[in-house]
Amino acid sequence: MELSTAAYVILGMLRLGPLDEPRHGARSGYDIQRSLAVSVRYFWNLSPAQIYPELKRLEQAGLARGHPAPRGKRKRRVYELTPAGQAELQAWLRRPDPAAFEVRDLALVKLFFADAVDADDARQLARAIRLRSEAALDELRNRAIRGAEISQQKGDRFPLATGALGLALHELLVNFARGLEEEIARASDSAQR
Amino acid sequence: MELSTAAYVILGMLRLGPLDEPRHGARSGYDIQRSLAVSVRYFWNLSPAQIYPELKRLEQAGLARGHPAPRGKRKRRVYELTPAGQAELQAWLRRPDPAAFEVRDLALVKLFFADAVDADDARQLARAIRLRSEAALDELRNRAIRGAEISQQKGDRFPLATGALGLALHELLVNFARGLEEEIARASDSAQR
DNA sequence: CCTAACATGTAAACTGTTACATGATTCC
DNA sequence: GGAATCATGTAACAGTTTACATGTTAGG
Repeated sequence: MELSTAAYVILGMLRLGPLDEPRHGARSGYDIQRSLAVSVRYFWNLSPAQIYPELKRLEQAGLARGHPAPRGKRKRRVYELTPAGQAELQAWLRRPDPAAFEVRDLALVKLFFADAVDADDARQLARAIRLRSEAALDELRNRAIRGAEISQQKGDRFPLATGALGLALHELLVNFARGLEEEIARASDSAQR
Repeated sequence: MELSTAAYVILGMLRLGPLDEPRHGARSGYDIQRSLAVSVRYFWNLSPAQIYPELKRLEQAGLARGHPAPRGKRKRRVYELTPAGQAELQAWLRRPDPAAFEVRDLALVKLFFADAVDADDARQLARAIRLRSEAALDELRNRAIRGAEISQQKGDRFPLATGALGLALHELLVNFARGLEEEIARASDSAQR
């Protein structure tokens, strides 16, 4: 059985259950969106247009079970893992398939080419990277880490571990950019005299 | 004038010139592929299928100039920046458009979900991340850093700076994964007694 | 009452990769 | 002679995002 990455991510989120409730269990497509937005999306993002059709496919494949669960008059459908879904998730986690660590960042591309502009403009590029990661740190602390702490209380430790990696990554970027800003300022200063 | 990201990456590479020659200047699509593979591809990758059509478009837009430059009977076309191309590159570098730092990595996704499997399997996931980054460090040192040092001799300092960031990133990943492996081993040890 | 967030989706567009095709040259 | 690399591309496919459509409910 070969599933898309989106399918495995959704299986994993179904297993974790809603972040803001103290028990594991069923969740809607929207719940999954919200949880992704403060956790896995830092390593793999899914759009709503991928989530809803995939939930249906998982249900048809017998890996998830859906129930109608309207809130008031608003229709809503919640899903939970089946034993087959749990087994499929575990098989995927244990399967050693090659995975690349890929970064996609235009700001770093610009920095790579920064010799084409003068020192002031280059410093702005480094500064933009620093400001962005400082904002990311704020957001991570307020959202990803809080959610992961709740998961940990439910016995899931790895969300917090990966959250810590996110923090460390952006701290590294802040320090890198700050160092570069200072170096550029020093170099253009000494070039001026 | 609105160009694709691929276009700007190619303009930037045209400006840098071939890595292995001591002067700036014209380069073929293949040269660009090779240089990308040891530099910008760590932040933004392009496939050959994007490079060749884009070079033609850049030529038609007057941003690059192409000349036939066959090697023996093998046909080949080299390109160089026009003044308009240089200006467009600089305008892009100075334009403060929002850029996200995006990571895509299935291994980290698996780690996030690692509570679904037992300690041994979870440790394997951390180990896979460590081994992969150790290999990446080797490759970066042997290829990206060497190329960046040549660029620096030609007066371009930022390729080396971004190369250093790549090293720091993977060193962080190695340390993170190693710490996690030890923690998992300790935890499952103490759970066993 | 109005706005923001909740909630579920679909169609079309876009981006990007894979696989393939072709042929020359260099190195073992 | 055969393999690897040089060199240039195209067509088909896969993956993803954007924009839209639709209606509900809670809060100011």
